[in-house]
Amino acid sequence: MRNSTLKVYNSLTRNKETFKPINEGYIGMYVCGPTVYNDVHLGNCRTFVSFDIIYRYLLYSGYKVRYVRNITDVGHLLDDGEDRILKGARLEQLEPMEIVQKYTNGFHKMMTIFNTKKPSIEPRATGHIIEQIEMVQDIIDNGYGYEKNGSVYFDTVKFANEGKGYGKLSGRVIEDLLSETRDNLKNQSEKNHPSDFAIWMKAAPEHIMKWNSPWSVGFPGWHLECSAMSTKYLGKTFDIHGGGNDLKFPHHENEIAQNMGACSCQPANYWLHTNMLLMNGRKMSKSDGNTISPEELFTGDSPHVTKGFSPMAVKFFFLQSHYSSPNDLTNDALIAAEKGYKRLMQAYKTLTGLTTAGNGNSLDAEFNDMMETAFNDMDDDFNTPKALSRLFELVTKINSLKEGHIDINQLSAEALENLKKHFSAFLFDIFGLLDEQEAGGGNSQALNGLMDLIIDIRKSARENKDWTTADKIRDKLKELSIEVKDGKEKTGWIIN
RNA sequence: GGUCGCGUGGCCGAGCGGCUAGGCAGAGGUCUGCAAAACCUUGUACGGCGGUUCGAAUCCGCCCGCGACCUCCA
Repeated sequence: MRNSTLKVYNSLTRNKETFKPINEGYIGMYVCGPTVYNDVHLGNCRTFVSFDIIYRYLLYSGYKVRYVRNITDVGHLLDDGEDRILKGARLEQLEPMEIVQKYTNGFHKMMTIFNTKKPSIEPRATGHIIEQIEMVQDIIDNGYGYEKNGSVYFDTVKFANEGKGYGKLSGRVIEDLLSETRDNLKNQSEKNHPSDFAIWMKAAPEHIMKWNSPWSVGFPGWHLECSAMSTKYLGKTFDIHGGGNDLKFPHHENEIAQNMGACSCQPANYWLHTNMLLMNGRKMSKSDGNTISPEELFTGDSPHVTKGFSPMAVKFFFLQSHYSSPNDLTNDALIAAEKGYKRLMQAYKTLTGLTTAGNGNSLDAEFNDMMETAFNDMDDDFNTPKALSRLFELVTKINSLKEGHIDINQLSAEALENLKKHFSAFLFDIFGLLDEQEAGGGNSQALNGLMDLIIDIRKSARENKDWTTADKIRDKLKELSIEVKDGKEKTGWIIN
């Protein structure tokens, strides 16, 4: 366990706070997962990659983490009131559960492509109808819910008037909400007040996904599933709740209200919100064409990019910005990220090949400090861009060691091992990057042997000043996307 | 209109009262058969206008621009 202080920005208090888990050494973390009615959006990928890195860093720091990320498969309605899942089913002429399965599979595949760790528990809303019905009953019993024609609504006015803090997370002021009453009186509504929200909805006869309940045959409100499932798996109050900042209101605000209404307890001590992914400075929007899917990004099949970018290049691009800042996706930025990613991975390979006679240790402190600083950056609200900048300072040092500009023998064997260990931990354990050259190479055993042979032949040619042969080998390899790099000592190669 | 947040060099993006962020691109150099890679050196900055302060990209006010959200039934 790293004995350092972790600080996180808490959306609830709008302050960076020292993180203290409820139970020392253990962390409960809930993140709102996707509604599986469509292919996963690139912006969602950024959010889940961000929380994956948070999860990984907490694990690396020595915590036992229970990471719960749900699958929303019912209740998330569209503006027109249609259930997103049912709309998907209607459009594709599939069973609702086929839609759910299809897009859950797609989501999982994408999470694997981005090399994220699986959550500890991935509960589905439809698998927790009973828990949700029980929670609705608790809310009614405590006086915060009322039934109208088979639907049940949460009484936000009563909740707010008791000073329970409705609107605290999102900055909404209940007085403002109350003042809107007059404008809304003309609307036909079962709700006592416009800011009230449904926690159970009576289903229309033709509605497919519906369950029996004390109030009607119906289905749970969208916000309820997260309250019910986080309570079930993490307890009434747990440590971290995460999600995209577009969920702050109403979803997270209502979640807090539901938990408070059901058991008078705050669901989470720390609320973490990721910011939006933009493209070319504007929000991604299907309606005006300013959007790109992960697949299009990988293949380059989009007018917004000049070429395809590998998943790890994209992930590296995400890492270069803080999770709570907006991130602007542009072709130029992706090209820059791709090159940066390759340089980082190449430096790691260089590092693994370094050895030291270890007869000095004057560099030990400097290298250890640089590595330590990177960890401190992660402790400061998971500042991946800052940590990355530290890693790149080390990249320069590593290359200087290789080139002999810095005397590696001034680094003790222990310090070098330490550097290798921690650099690797950062790249693979914490950031969850993959070496795509290795992964893509597949049968790297044979490939490496083959390349050794080819480079040896070229070396002989060069020694004989047979530049024609040497350049032919180099050019042919380049056509195969293999780049030869002549170093001082020996010749290396990478697959581009 | 309301709530929350953002505007940093050619591009992306950290920093958030005094100290070089970093990546990519650019310039000069080292190395090299040539090239690439690598290494060294280096320029360019904090939307605008005021204010607070010994000192502001960093705090405050106003303005301009941008983003998210503003709750099924609406």
